[in-house]
Amino acid sequence: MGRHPCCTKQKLRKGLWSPEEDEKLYNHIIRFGIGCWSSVPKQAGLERCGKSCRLRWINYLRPDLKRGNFTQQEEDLIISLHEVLGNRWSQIAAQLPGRTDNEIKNFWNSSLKKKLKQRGIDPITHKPLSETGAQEEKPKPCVKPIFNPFASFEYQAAFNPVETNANLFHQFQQTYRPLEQNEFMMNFDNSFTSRPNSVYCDYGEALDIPDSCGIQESLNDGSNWNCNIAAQMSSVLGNEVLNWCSSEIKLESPIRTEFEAYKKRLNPCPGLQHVESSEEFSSYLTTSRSQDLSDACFDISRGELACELKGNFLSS
DNA sequence: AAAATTCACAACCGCCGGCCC
DNA sequence: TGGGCCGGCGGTTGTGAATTT
Repeated sequence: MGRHPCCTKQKLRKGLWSPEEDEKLYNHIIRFGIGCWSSVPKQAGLERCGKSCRLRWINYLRPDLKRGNFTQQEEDLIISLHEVLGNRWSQIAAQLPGRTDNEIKNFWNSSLKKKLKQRGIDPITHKPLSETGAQEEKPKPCVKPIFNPFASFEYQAAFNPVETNANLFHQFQQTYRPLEQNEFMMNFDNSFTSRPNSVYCDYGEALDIPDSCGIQESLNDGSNWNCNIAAQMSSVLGNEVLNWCSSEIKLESPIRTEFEAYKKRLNPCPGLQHVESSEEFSSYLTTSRSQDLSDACFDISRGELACELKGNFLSS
């Protein structure tokens, strides 16, 4: 097994990414999609190794990332999944759309581990510390009541995916909610119409995003690139809120069936696709730690991007 | 107010398995 | 079949912000 040539090269940049680098990488991926990561730096004009580019895209620039704090539901889900899967962060991340394995790993190491210890639970075995023989940390006095994630799982000998996915289902209910009055949907001809009433649209049924666009290939968390691309688009295009569907969101079958039924109930218009609020992407742009990816950073113009999307995603 | 410490998280490192030639 | 390349993954480190002393 040879080492990555990129790792042995000396002149490549390391450390935090600058806004300029982000811009280059972002624009490159948006324009050309993801092909061979090792060739991305050269093509995008970056002095980084392909691996670094891949990581930056997956963990930070990807438009379908959910930003902000973990919700209580996500927290519970991570703890439950960790009990079953251990440190298999990528598999855990696959159950949390919009979250990366790195993000979950960091959250676990910096926060959840501590929380569990304070509750007298061994974060490795998920058993009471008294049982495992480990030193139990004295719980600090807390002002806020502590939510016990195990309350609903204690009775289960093993992890129950149906039960856990109920949380996810709730999230999807939120995602697949009917559009609000001031929201817009995108028509097949790329025009926009506001929503007079709660009609669902579902591009996911009509559009089969081809693998050849290359973008989905690198996503290891099962989430769909097109899921929030519209949110990202709307950020670029203005304030129009586009809702897109991720028709391939991976759900365990029991919940998927329920989800499909739910979708059907809400979707009398199967040729059109649900739209997601742009809030998440907007907030991620503004809460970026190492940089502020304002819309102005990126040179994809409104018309250009619409064209890109038409070309890349509408062709099959 | 400044220094020290803690925390959160972005990024890197190195191993592994799959694929291709 | 074996070597080289690549992407995926989990562990670890580095860095800047926040908090404490």
